[in-house]
Amino acid sequence: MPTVLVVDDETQIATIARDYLTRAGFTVVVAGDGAGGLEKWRQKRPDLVVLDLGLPRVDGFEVARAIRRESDVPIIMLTARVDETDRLRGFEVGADDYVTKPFSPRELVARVMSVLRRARHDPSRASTFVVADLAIDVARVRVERNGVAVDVTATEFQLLAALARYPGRVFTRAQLLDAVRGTEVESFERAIDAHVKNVRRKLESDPHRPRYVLTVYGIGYKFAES
Amino acid sequence: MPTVLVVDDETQIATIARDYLTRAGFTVVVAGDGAGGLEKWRQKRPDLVVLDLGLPRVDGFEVARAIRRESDVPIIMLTARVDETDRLRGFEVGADDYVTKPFSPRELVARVMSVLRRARHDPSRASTFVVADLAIDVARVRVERNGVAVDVTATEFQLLAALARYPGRVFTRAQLLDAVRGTEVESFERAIDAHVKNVRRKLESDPHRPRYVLTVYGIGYKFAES
DNA sequence: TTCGCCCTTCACAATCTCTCCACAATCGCC
DNA sequence: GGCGATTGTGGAGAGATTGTGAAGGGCGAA
Repeated sequence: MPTVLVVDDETQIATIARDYLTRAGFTVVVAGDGAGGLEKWRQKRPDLVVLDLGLPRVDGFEVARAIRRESDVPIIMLTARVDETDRLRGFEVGADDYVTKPFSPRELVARVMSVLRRARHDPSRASTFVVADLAIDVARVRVERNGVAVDVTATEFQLLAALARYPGRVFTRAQLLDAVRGTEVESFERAIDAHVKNVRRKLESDPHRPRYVLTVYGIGYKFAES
Repeated sequence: MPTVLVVDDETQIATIARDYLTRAGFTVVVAGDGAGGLEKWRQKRPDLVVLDLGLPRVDGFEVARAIRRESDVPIIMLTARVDETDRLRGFEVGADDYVTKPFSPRELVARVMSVLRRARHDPSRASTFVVADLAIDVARVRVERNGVAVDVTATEFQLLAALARYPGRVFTRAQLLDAVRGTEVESFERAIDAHVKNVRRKLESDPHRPRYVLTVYGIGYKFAES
């Protein structure tokens, strides 16, 4: 079940969108302004973003551009205007689809599903997300630090990607084993420690003072926040 | 059956075009303005675009330029004027053919077929793509290395084409089986290894140090980047 | 039918990783 | 500061993954 982030300052519209999307089986996160949207985006890493153009202070274009700097996540724009230039600007920024207000909730749900389907089947879509000074490209199974490729194994990559996808969130070793090996295989939890060791050795300038993968004593590991 | 996108704000003309093209065996998508045209273009990735020059707000030239930034798809311009400058501007933008209104529907169909035929046989067109020193012709199922044809089987070709279309992207054996066999047939994933072996034997100067099809240990294969 | 090509599968060797161990270092709590 | 619990770490063997030659069988052409 994919997660959708809805960014709209009109509570009524946001609520309707949330209700319908939730009923359609999505996990929905709502933000009321641009800054909050960006924050939620970083926290939750949703699979799709519904973005109102007419946000107060930081407008939708700004938010879209900021998101595009870090990810190629599908974006659907909401606009009250029927202005053509808005639509074109939106596509320039990299929006995937448009819905003009007022819209029927069903239409929104339909667009969301359609865009998600398209995105899933489009291998030309970029698949990189950026955290700290790392660029993590899931499709290429590649990590770059400040533009320099770092050579990691498949397991190390999956571990790093799982952590870096949600900076600040703490994962237990069991969760990380799941992410790395799939839920079926069970093995020694401290195997994760060994992988963390290797990731640090390859990634950190000073492995004894890690900047990316941090230890949470008594629980597990997390990726450093912003 | 190729897909044709018709962009025209005059519903009557668009409808006639759709009817005739559909009857000629094409799948037809219609848009009523420039922004909608771009949107549909991104959604459907048609094989050809019929574009009215005199669109309201965002004119045909703009749309053509936007499309050309992303693709080499054949474009046929519709124009009410017989003005030479328009035709010249159109060709500058990269239009493939011109039809002046009023036109007979049969003429439009004829032009569409002609342009498609030309495009199919034009090796500079998207049917062939070049990666590293390989030229891969999807329409003819042919591979050339430095201009010299390399004899590969259909399966080997599909495998190579699937990988080479997105250099650097890592594919699992399951994905490659899909690309080669279609999603239904399931078989031993290591059959892919055998095909990789054969592709390397035929393509690589030194099969033990492959330059094109590279192994990604623990995941699958990728085509070498840049 | 026979022939030839191609795809699949098998088996074994070569290679690369992951896991696990043992001990050292560190942390948190009293 | 002391002590038990938790984590860091180097290294080695087990285990998984891939390379590869060869055999079997399906399918279309002659």
